[in-house]
Amino acid sequence: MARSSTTSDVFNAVAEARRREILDTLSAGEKAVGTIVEDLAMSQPQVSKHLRVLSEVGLVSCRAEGRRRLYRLEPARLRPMHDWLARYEQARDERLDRMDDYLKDLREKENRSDS
Amino acid sequence: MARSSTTSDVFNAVAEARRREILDTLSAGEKAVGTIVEDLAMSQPQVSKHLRVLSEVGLVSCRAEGRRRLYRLEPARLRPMHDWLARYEQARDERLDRMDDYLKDLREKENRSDS
DNA sequence: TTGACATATTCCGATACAGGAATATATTAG
DNA sequence: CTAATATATTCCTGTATCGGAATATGTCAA
Repeated sequence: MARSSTTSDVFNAVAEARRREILDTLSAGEKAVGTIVEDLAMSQPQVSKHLRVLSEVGLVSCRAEGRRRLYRLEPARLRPMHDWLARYEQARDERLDRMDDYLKDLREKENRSDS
Repeated sequence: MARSSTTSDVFNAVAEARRREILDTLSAGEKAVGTIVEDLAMSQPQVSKHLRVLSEVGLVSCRAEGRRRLYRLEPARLRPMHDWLARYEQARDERLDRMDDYLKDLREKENRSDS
């Protein structure tokens, strides 16, 4: 086996820097494939392939306009990542809280020894 | 080439579900390798290998205690992911704002036609 | 020192990915 | 209908994994 399939979950889809670049450029708004190719200086097939992966996990949606295909960001699909990360944000905050308590204790001890 | 090295950035390190499980179990506090092996029912070499990857991107730190090695979560290293995600949180909020504006407009038009 | 325990590393096979090149499939224009 | 444009797909190669098994390293205990 290798890494779990890139098409199966958002974490893997976003792990690739090129795909993050595509999402970044789409955050400015809907764009055609050719526009992304120009903006990011990637080959057209690569862009199409990455868009396919992003599409399969729902991070982008697509709409046809003539012979163009306009891709749009679906930020709501980042929610699993956000939720997962949120737990660690809290862990970080708790550590900061503990640090606060520690500093407070230090100050109180100082005050007691001062008086 | 394949995907950019898993050892080089946090996004790739976290893309693997097994490694997220390890981080999850470490969020309860410092744990020895053997404890992780029991808790997650993974093989000891796999745990050690995943810990190595996590260690190389700084997501965990290690401290020796006798013949044990205690690993600890370093949640601050998730910051790059958090920062990247934050931009999309804003995009989502902006979409909600636009929705708000749209609904406000609707109400105002209704009010004008009512009077 | 010898042996038991805890962890890390190496070797292996299978898989799956990225990226390039070539090609296929629309869709519009003339 | 034919050519041109826009995008998607397929074929290929090299490489980077993951996971298992075996082994190496390190540390304590008697």
